[in-house]
Amino acid sequence: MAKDGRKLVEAITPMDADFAQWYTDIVKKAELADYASVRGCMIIRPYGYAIWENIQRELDRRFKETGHENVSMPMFIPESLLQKEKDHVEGFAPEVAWVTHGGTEKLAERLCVRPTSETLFCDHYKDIIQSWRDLPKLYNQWCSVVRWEKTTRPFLRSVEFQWQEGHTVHATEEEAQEETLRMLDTYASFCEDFLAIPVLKGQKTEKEKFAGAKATYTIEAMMHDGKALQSGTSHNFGDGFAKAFGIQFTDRDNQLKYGQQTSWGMSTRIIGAIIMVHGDDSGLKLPPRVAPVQLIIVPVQSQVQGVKEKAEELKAALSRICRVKIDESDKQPGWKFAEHEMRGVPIRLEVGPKDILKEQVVLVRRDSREKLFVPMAELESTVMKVLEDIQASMFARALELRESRTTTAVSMPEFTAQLDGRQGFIKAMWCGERACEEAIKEKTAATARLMPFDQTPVGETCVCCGKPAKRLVVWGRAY
RNA sequence: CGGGGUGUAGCGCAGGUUGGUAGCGCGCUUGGUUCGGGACCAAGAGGCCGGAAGUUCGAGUCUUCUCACUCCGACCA
Repeated sequence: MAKDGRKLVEAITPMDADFAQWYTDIVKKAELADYASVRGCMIIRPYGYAIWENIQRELDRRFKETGHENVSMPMFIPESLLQKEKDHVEGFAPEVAWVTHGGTEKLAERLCVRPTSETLFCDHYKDIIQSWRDLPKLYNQWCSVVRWEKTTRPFLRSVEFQWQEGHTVHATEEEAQEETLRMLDTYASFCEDFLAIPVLKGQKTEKEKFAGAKATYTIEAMMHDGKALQSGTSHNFGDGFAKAFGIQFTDRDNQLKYGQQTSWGMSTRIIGAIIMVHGDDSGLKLPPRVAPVQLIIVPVQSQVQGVKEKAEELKAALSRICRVKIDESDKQPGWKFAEHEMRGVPIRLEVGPKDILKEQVVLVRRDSREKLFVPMAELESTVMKVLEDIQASMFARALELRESRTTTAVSMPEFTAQLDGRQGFIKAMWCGERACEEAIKEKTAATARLMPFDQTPVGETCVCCGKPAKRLVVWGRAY
């Protein structure tokens, strides 16, 4: 046994001491990711990638349920193609990486490494869409993209990141809008049901919307330190890109019309959200549905006759209902307890000679650390119930945190005071003028996270200028 | 991109002001004893001190330049 608990305490910086360091510690100690030899790029390690695979599997299933198909586009975009849509190129040009040579030969036209693939999809769509019968086109791709970010952090912002990008074309504005909101809902319910992360849904302001979009919708989550993280976006492009790229079709009325487009994406950044919403000073805390290992069996006194065999037997039985592993390493039990807690495994099962005699096992919940003594006969049903309960209570806890850190402000002094105290979301009315949005950012470092769909007003005048308010906005400092 | 901090063994650090050929803890390997909240004993392995140039008989240490990480801002998933 250890002489003291010092090492445990040293392993992870406490959240309250330094949240940023706490985050980095978890990423490294839980072996989610590591730094690569290229600045700002990361290596997603097996445990982190297993989380991503679970996210992919579930999202992909939901995309296909709503009629989407997967494709694969090139990773290079010719400069001329990138430049076809004015706002889009202005938005992304500062952060694209360029390929100028093929082997030793200089290319006639340089190629950018995709920062996003709108232009590639559009270029393809213009060729394959002729008639209303060709619509809608509901494509998605899983890939990585490159944006030459200046400051980077694992998962939250890296030069290259994994994501999925959906790109669709529709015959009418109504259909495109419907699709945009459908996918926003898909993201929202995915976050809430699967990741136990409560999100706010709404629209971005003009200033914050995607380069080239008519409207951008977002889901925003609150991290444990009260800061916001944009967790998924869905854009309605209208016919802006279609006009720039010539995506036209003949409609039922024999009129030539432009396609109405959408795009939507979610990235590995969401793993950062899982860490920062659920984690604690002992490490990662994974919601059962996304956890690569849902239950870890720790045999105690495994040198004693029958313990290993019992552990194997339990694993076989539990494998039918959840993702289970046995820790058979020759570490001390106490070491294993701490290790799997740090890695966020939802349930630990301890089984030793005493348990075998009593025909029971010990279950310990990662979320509440509650210890349950469960008769072998009831194990499977109990595990299923506990997994569901952990999932639900993690969501409830995250929601409670967000609610407790969401306030309203009707004046700037009030706004500033609240943000300087306990950081969180602030609901405040806004006149709709960009000048006010910028003034608030200047004074408080808070940005307009979104204009929530729930527009229940908290006042009548703009929190900044005092003129009549047009919209309710949720403000916050963001990652 | 502006301002600060840090680069020495896998990880965390000492050594640096006073230049002399590298040390501690954890981890790792092997053997043994252990095992219900990060065990113990013994014997080992592992580093041209982020990189380059310079000063010097001699550089982890001094000078210059670079690169990376990190925090705080500005910009973005």
